[in-house]
Amino acid sequence: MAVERRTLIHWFRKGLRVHDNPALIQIFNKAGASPDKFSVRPIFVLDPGILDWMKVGANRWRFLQQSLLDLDKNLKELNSRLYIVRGKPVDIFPNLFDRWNVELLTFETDIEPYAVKRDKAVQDIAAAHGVKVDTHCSHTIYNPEIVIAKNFGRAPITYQKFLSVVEKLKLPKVLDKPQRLPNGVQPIADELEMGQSDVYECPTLDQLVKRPQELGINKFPGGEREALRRLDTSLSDEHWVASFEKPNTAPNSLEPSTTVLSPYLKFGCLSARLVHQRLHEILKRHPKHSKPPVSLVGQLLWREFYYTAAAVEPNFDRMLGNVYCLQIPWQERPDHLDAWAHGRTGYPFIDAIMRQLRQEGWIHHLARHAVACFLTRGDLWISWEEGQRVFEELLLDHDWALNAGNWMWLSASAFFHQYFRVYSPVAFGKKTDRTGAYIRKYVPELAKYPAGCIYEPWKATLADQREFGCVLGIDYPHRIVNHDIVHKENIKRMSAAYKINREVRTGKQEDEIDYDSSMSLTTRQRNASFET
DNA sequence: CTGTAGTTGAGAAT
DNA sequence: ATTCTCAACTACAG
Repeated sequence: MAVERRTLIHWFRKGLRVHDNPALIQIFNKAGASPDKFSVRPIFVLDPGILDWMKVGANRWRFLQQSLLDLDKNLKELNSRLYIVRGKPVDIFPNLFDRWNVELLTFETDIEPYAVKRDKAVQDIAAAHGVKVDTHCSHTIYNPEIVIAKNFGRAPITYQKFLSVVEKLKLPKVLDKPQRLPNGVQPIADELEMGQSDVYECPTLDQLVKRPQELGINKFPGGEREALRRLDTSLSDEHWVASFEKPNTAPNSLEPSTTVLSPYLKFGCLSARLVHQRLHEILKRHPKHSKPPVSLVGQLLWREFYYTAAAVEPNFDRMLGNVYCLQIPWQERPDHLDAWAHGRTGYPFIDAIMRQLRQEGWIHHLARHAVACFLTRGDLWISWEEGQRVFEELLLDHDWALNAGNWMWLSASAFFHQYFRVYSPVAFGKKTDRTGAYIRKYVPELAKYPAGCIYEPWKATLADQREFGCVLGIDYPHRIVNHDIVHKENIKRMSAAYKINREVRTGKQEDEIDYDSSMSLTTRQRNASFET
């Protein structure tokens, strides 16, 4: 009787692709070289418990479900398949290691604090079971650890500094997909006996989506296939690629003015390293091309910038105890927060963006700027953490490091400090959509308002409102704040908060600091408890 | 210490 | 389309 094969596991988490996947290639190569000795098992661990508590909206679950289905298909073309293992990683791995006779586990590293903790626990379990573990950094172009080491142990906190560090680093080699396995899928004895051949199937949509009524249109389907198709389409116009400058793209065009590769990069359906290589090839042919931070390469490097900063701060998604983050006395306004989150602020441009987000799961980067500024330092004076939570639920491309980093940026809590530059919820959108077509699409109750007042419906007389079929206070809300007034007050509040933070940082005596002009007592006390 | 730059402000003046 | 003013931030280079 033949000796039972030993199993090599690749654990997919992010990185839901077969191209440029070093941890996957490792086990394929090892098994391909000795097919009689090894079985390959690519797994994805699905914890049914997280469906109840994780802040993931229906559109995001659908994207994941489609990505898993596509990954299974791509693995089948390589004579393998995807095994979905249901349970918590710390519960299922001891079992798998024993039953599958596992020799090696590989996975892609992840800097998110919960992932770091989870991976450490699994590595300990593997060690206890005599299973070797190999990890690879392939979610980002540069390894955050190396960038930090080259910057003398600290993450760069300006983009220019970050650029100067990574420009000296070697680029990783981009890998093709693995060779087909010679033997195909190997059943394991105990599964055949137990008749459980279907327990590892991909989840169906209704297994993941608990509230299907929240599903919007499926404008950006998940999966590696779609990601690579979208990449090809985006790069097909080389002049567009070479001259791309983010600030010159419209936040409110009816079709995206940018690539929308972000959801695919987030899940790793698309390799950032591959995108970078493809861009580089194109730019070589176009000597006069745009450059970071505004170019397409620059966009990839922003992602790297935030990943690097987040990698060394477990509190990156919070104000308190976060080394990068300014302490600002935000206020709680659940009614305003709810109006913002559901597109009912009474500012048509803001509401259109928030409704597009809820329906489609993606909005332009500058649209994110407009609504983030509005929620925080611009108008509502609500904590960026609240906005972060809403984006986490709704954005297909939600990525822990990028979301937190950008919220800190927009709220002038970190990385960006020119808090007196405030986006106008009226003027900003007009620059790229004078007629308000975008508002008409996403806030249809205002569709009959003329261009002259669609950004400011409160300027229409009651008679006009009736004529346009949308009366404020009945068919569409009154604006919840007056931007012209509150944004000036908020600049003063920011100025006071910066002053306090400066004094705390430079070690001014506690009793000399005039907290009351800026910071509430509760915020001060919470800060104090963190500093000790 | 000083000067300057900083992915993407608004509004007015030229 | 570019340039200035508004009021004034931080990080970094020199």
